Amino acid sequence: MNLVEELRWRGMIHDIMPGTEEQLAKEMTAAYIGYDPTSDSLHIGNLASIMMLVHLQRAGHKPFALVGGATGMIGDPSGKSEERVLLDEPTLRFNQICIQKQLEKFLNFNVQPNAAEMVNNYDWTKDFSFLQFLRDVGKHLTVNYMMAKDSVKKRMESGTGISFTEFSYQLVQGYDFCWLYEHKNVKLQMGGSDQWGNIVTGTELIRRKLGGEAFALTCPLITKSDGGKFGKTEEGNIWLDPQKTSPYKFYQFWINTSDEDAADFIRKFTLFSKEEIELFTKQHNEAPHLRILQKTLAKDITIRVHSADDYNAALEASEILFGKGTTQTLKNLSEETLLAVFEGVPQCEIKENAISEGLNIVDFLSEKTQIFDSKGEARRMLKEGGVAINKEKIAESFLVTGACLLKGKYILVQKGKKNYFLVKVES
RNA sequence: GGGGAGAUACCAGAGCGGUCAAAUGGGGCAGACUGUAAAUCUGUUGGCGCAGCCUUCGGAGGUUCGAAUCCUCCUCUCCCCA
Repeated sequence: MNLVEELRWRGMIHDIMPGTEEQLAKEMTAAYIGYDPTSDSLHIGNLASIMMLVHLQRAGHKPFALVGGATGMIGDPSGKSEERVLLDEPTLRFNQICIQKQLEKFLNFNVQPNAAEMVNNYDWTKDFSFLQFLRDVGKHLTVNYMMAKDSVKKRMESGTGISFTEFSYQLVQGYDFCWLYEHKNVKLQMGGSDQWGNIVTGTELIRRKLGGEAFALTCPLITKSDGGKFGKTEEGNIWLDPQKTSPYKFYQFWINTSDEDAADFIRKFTLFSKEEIELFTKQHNEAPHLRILQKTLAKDITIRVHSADDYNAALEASEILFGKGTTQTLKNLSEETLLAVFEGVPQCEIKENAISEGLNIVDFLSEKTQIFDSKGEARRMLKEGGVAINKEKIAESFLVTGACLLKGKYILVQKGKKNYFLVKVES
């Protein structure tokens, strides 16, 4: 199966420039995707495009991961309704290093002849003078052309307008493609569908400036069946950085996807073959309560993004928290397991003397541990039966005492069905 | 430059002198049902010492026993004419 066919059945093609498939069939083709260092970690929204590079390499082509040290300094107007605040340079450089490290995990940099390469557009942009840029790059495209781009048009129509800086973004990105075409023989740029306009500016620039032919391929924006934004939870993005999103939370995110989404995500985010996925889907439909799709999906991604150990820990924690575990099994856990299992669970601390005489549950949940923002909220949820201590539902009259402690110093608080907190009691 | 409309809780959007902590819808959260799913139903959605009190309706003043509601000024947004 060739790359385009592969991506197509996975639902990962949104737009493809005519001739792209022929180019890929003709020879080993180098392609790139860019990542701007707008944050110190990639999030799962970036995962789809990373997978495109992975598929590319598996199909025998050569992937380039570009870190946007330069473009990140400008700000991409695509999909943004308002001008963005510029990040300062130390932050950008720091983010750039973090993102680079994360990208390295997914690609093979040693296989010949199509080893992956990492490039940074800052390298070929930093010494490019403004005047030179205007003469060498700006001259090839009309402002009319640039203004016709959706990303620009939208901002021109909105009240907020667009700065010259962000307006120029497509030129900088377009030039990247041009540079890579010229120096690295990169003939294809891929990315999310929101990047189509920028990518086409690149192919256009290559055509006019170098007389060359280059191609574009984008994948659709990942969506959820219920219309919600993919990859966001109440607490924010799901990050690839385990410091920002613990492997446990990461695993939980995938486990919680709906049936409909799981069938879609497993195609896009794992490397299972068509036959395997069809089998999983069949098994899932026969016994939906086993949630084979979610489990397979969560396992595969967690292992690939984090590690097998992280997966096992997340799985164990999940089984204790969501399985048939009772207060008794909790009490029987060794302190070591307890801590290991709850590593990814939010934790807070409380002084032992606060509970020695019995502490009102409302104060415990709000003032002392901040598990709830206010006492009113804590009371409300207690009334609704949404709070459990050590897996036992409790009422508003409950008193927190030494008898609640696991291993003499831990209390497991459950807010609603899925949110756990580990409270450490310090003497 | 002239004329008009508006700014209300997370969002949308009622309220137009007391009965307004503010209708309704969406979203969020929780409960039931389940499969840690979806759909559905129910409850809840400013704070607190919670049958009471405190702080909220763009900002600052004022009228009034009493204002989200009336007046003045300010800030911002939108629309129409030039």
